[in-house]
Amino acid sequence: MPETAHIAVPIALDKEFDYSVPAGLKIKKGMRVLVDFNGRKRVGLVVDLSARSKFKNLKPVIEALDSEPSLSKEHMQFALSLSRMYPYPKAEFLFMMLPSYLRKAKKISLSQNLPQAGEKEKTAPQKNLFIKADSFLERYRLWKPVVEEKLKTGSALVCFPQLSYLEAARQVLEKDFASHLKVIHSQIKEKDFFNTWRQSRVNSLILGTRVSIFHYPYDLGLIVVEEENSPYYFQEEKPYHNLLDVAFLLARFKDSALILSSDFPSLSAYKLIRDKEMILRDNSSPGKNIKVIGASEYSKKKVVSPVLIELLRKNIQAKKSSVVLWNKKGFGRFIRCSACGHIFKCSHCSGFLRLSLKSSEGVCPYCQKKEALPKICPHCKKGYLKNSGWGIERIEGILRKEFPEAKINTWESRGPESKIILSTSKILSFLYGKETFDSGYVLDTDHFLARADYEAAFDTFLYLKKLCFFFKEELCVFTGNGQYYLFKYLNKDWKEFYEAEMGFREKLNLPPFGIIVKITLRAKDKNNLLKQAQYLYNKLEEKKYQVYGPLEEEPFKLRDKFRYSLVIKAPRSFALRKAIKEDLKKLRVSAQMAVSLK
DNA sequence: AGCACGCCGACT
DNA sequence: GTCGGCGTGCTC
Repeated sequence: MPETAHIAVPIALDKEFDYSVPAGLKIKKGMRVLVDFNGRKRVGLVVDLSARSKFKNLKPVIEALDSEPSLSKEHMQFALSLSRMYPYPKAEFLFMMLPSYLRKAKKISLSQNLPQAGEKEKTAPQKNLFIKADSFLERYRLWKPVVEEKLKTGSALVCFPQLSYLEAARQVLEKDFASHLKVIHSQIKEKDFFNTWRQSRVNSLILGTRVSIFHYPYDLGLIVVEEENSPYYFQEEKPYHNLLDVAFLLARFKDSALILSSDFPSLSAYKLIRDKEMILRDNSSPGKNIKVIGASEYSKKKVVSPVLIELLRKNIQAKKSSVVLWNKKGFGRFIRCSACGHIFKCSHCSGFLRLSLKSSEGVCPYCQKKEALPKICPHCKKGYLKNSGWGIERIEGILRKEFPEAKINTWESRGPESKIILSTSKILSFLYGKETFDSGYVLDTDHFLARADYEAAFDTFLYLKKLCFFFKEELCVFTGNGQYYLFKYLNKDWKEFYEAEMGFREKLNLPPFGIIVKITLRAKDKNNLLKQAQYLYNKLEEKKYQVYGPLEEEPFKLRDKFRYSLVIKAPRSFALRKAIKEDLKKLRVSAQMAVSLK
């Protein structure tokens, strides 16, 4: 007769706590219980039961919150594996698998019982598949038969990177799978989420965002990750994780088929394809050529260049539609004194204030705080304040003046009659294939490339290639760096760029070859923070890690706290990952373990 | 992660 | 004097 329950509580502690089980209280593994933890009532999860405990004076379990287990033994093993992969405790992952409704001390009665987790039949491990095709509709056509097949005996889960994308896809899938379809994402209200969760434990087709992977059905037979290359699959909050890591792990746990699907693979996925660990089914088209307009043809200083004006004029005359792409919202980007050139900064962050056209106040892009602005510059006491910098609305204004007769719209206000449409990269969150335009003009390619990290070139490649699908005639990109290696590969077979990128990543031991661990330190006192960052740098170097930094984070100051980061570069090894985790724990820092697959 | 305890500096 | 900052340690 078990008298001790080993209980996980949702705190950042890699530990379970023992509680005594009062006589008569029915408790099973996987049940939620109410316990007194450190003087407060908390929901805990029974991870194990035994006759005795190493500890004396155990507190008793207050009550059982479930009549049957909420989580299975498999969930426990899954959470354990996740906690080994990431520097976060098992308990945190376990609680992620519970709908938030069950993370609270809600008693669940017998009538609300879940369908029990039957042992899933063991099947042969399946080869993972990568489906490469231009549009969602085309890819869906390719993976739909697999979903149909799997629903005969079990469930399928399809993940989407963003809600807008999920909603668009749902409209398509509803026609084919109405009776099986369930939608899971974090915007759903707690009670509705719980109800959907209960109803989707078996024989369901779940469409979900990143969180849905933690709410997989018991009889899962297929995982599809749509738009596999999306950065949204990496959660930049605790517990940091990458959906692709989790999907691979889950597929192995469940012997499920795994399909990654997108227009272009991420580099991690490409490595798996190259290493023959995944099969590539390439149904993509060679794609149209992207026209590169270099510095010799337009002045770098001019955002709206004469070349662009001429191209747009030609399109208007031919009654064709053009999309002008500029990835910065609003009208201006900063506020500057007309006389001395002083730029107004947020008093809590290192960001430039932006002029709010509605309230004529300065707004910080990082903390969103508003600040009243003086009429005259307080520095030189002469100049007036000027709304400067290029946001997409300023470009819109210039084009309106240039083409008063043409119908010019923002992406939101576009219609079939629009001749010039101004858009940020949000055009990409709409399903390609439903709407196309004649020509596109990317004015800020250099801003994408200027990002000071190793992924800038690859991300820019994906951005331009994705954009390309929206245009029937041409996509033109303006750049002052026409010699940059990215442009050499833009119109060649996609694999050539991938191979070039892989070569340089391998040489420098960057992902997907090595792993990168980023540690961000924050404090109000800049000098003290720098000292601490340098101290940590030395400590890590003593432990023979390859460390870089301290580097200033962007923004350097956020909500009154300065931020420095250290980066550890290490070979892709499970043991090393664990060692880093342990060392960081000893040094009392929590880190972000970034980018990995498998 | 919270939260309590305890040691130092600054200030109604 | 004491209020409150945050370093340290503990949770069955």
